[in-house]
Amino acid sequence: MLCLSQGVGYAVRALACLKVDRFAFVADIAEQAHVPPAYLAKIFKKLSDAGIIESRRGPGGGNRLAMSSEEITLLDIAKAVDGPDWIGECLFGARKCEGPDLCPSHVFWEIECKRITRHLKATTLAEIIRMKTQNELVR
Amino acid sequence: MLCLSQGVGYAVRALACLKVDRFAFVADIAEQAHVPPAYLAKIFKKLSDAGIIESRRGPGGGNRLAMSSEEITLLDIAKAVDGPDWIGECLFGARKCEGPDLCPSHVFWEIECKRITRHLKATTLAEIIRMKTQNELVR
DNA sequence: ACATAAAACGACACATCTGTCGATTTATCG
DNA sequence: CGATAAATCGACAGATGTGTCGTTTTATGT
Repeated sequence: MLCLSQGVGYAVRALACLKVDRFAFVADIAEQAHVPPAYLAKIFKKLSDAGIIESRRGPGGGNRLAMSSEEITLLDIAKAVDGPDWIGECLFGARKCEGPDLCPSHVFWEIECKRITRHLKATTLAEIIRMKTQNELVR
Repeated sequence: MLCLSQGVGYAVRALACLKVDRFAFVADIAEQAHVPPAYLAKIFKKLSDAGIIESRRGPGGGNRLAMSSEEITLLDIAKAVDGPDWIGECLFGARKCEGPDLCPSHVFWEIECKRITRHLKATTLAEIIRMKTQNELVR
């Protein structure tokens, strides 16, 4: 299907519940973000490997943002969770699009990819958190 | 991954080898379009169900376009092969995007979906065939 | 009626994504 | 050192997309 993986959405929601200055448990974040706990643990491992969060084991451990939410973009999160091939080179699912020969939408998709990438790069976790708290205040 | 299924790409390539006035075998088209034959048979079934091609069994049978290539759009093909949910309602893989509450890219993705849909609707199979024959002439 | 030719069908295999579970490792604290 | 607490790891299970194979159905021509 034409979209990012479910895991990226989970990651964004979960990261929006994390802080820089406090370690939180996977289980607690999972509950707040409405994400399956055991699955979130796997996603947090990827985010940890990517340097987006810091995970610490043992008592007093947990997970926290490894940097300010202003510095974390949706693009960083998408890459960390879905890997380097998070966006298809070809709109039609081909691993390797052979230009105008095979793909009728090569130029179109190239421009689209840039647009989508630009959007994901321009949107930071901080903005997501602001939108979230704003929505909570309205209620 | 952020793209249509491989099957849609297969379908476009295969359809570009079909004619309105002549029945062709799955095996032959598969070879011309470089698509796994048994898999193409499944895709042709979907295209047949969608009324894009006409499949006839028995000797003298085969597959042909059910209408002019001018009338078949990439959108028709995508819908036929990937089903009604070919494009994700939410960029982040959620089945049901709950607006600004959860999804930070709701408005952005809504506009993108329209743009992509418009492109797929505007591009006909006839254009794909023209591009193909043009490329063959260059060689 | 019969042989033949084509798609249609069902079962299976493999990869990836999603999701769960129990055991293991690592760190802290008493 | 030992108990405890947290992430980490590995195995497994289900769904879907991709792909193969053998059999069945359907239509044609002799």
